[in-house]
Amino acid sequence: MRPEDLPEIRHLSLFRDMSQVNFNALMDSSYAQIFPPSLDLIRQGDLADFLHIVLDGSVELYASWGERECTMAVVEPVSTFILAACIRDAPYLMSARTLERTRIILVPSSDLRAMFRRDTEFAVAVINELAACYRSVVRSAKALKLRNSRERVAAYLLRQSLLAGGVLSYRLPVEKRLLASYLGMTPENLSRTLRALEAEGVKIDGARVIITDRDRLSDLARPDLLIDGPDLDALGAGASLPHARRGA
Amino acid sequence: MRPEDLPEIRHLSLFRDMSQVNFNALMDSSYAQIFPPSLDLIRQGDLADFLHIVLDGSVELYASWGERECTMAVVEPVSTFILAACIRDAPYLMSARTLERTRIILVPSSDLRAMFRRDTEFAVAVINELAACYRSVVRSAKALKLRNSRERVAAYLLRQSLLAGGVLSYRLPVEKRLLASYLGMTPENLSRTLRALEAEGVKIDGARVIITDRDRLSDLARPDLLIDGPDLDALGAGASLPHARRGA
DNA sequence: CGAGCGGTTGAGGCATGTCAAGAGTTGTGG
DNA sequence: CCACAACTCTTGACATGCCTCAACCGCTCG
Repeated sequence: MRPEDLPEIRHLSLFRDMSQVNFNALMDSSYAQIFPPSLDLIRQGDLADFLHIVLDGSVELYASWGERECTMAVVEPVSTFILAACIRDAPYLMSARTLERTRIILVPSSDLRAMFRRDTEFAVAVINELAACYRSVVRSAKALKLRNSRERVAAYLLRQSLLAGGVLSYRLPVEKRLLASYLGMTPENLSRTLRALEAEGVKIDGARVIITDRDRLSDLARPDLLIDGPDLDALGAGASLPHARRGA
Repeated sequence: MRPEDLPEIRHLSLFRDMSQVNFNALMDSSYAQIFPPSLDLIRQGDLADFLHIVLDGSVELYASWGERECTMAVVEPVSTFILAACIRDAPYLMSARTLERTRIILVPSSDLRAMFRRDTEFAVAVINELAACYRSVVRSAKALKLRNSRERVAAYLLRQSLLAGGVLSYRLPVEKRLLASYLGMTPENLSRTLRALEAEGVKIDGARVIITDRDRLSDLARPDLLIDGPDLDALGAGASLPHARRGA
């Protein structure tokens, strides 16, 4: 592992408050690795051996059932994923693959489990991280059950605009095909919905999003703090805010 | 609080391993209360003041957005809910209402947060509980995105049969209207789907479920350990297994 | 250059939601 | 105790949201 990576990891909320000695010990048993794009890192059902920390690149978490498959989240630097499976020493519920060339730190899950028994601050950090992750999935489940696809798309577009600092124009952080899966719809349906939304205050040009009437779009999306934020945990959230917490 | 309740709470995985002194301290600051049916206990958006423990009765967790509303989970004795919100000292993401006359223990969330800094075993228990809750919601999100409503209903019916000990006949633990909302469909659609499933190995008579051809039903539902269990956290799971962990 | 892939668009079909009506059940108050 | 209201559940008719299949464009990359 490169020494210059350590400070970045250390700044993660998960590791920020633990003692330096314990942090070093944890990092000593860990190692970094670089993966090419589209590589499967984790297959759902496998046992959780390592906590993963994304340093560079991005990782898609997806789930499959029979032939069907859907994107659950995208993890961007610098953040961790599959913490929960590591803690419970249980099989992964989701698979993971790189979306691009990606550098990842692997922390053995047994060391992780031993560590939060030794370091209270770390245990508290894990508790906070897990609680945040839990709330994130609940939000996502609420969005799926309470909003139709049009409203989900509109809310996503608005949210991305806010995350980018309230700008009226930005580029989609992921491919539309993946976004469609994340939002629980087919690529065709997303394409059509984006087209239809041009009458509702937003213009789409390739990956470029231009919000032409924020109020109008808001009327449709009816953004809600208890679904859309303010926590930073949805797809693409980490792009603009370094050190944002992400799914696990 | 009745003294005879304490052992039952003490046996919850959340409190099982903490020191007796600390358990007593936590219980001293808590109190029990009895609520009539259909009473709103928690409104989403409110600040999380208390961890709730259901001793008797049952509680529905639901979410709303504008006029729309959906059931997220049902909590049955003896288990806790809204742990995550307490820990993050954040607004509830879900509302809660009693389904019947229900006895509940209220643990002040500030005491809770103080306690896991003092008691490592309790911290570890909280970590495990949260990780389990997280995984439970992920399963539920997977079911929603990967299965259609027919498959969800079939999987639910099979799962309930297993939870009841593999019996071929049992009664639905909740009203169909609520079940429909939990499964992400309308009551009308659930009614029709149950009817249609009679050609697929299950007979429905009121609240009574009779599985006539388990294999056939399994072929349709294709139950999956990474969606349907083996953790006990879905709707109605607690009914047959005392001390099962439930949503938070 | 040609294959492969992402994205778009159209046509058509199925799944699911909406609205409405009626049967059965439960709970309540006179 | 009965009558009524309210509610669940069911069923039918209908509307529509979303998916499927297919074709096509443009781009990228071997």
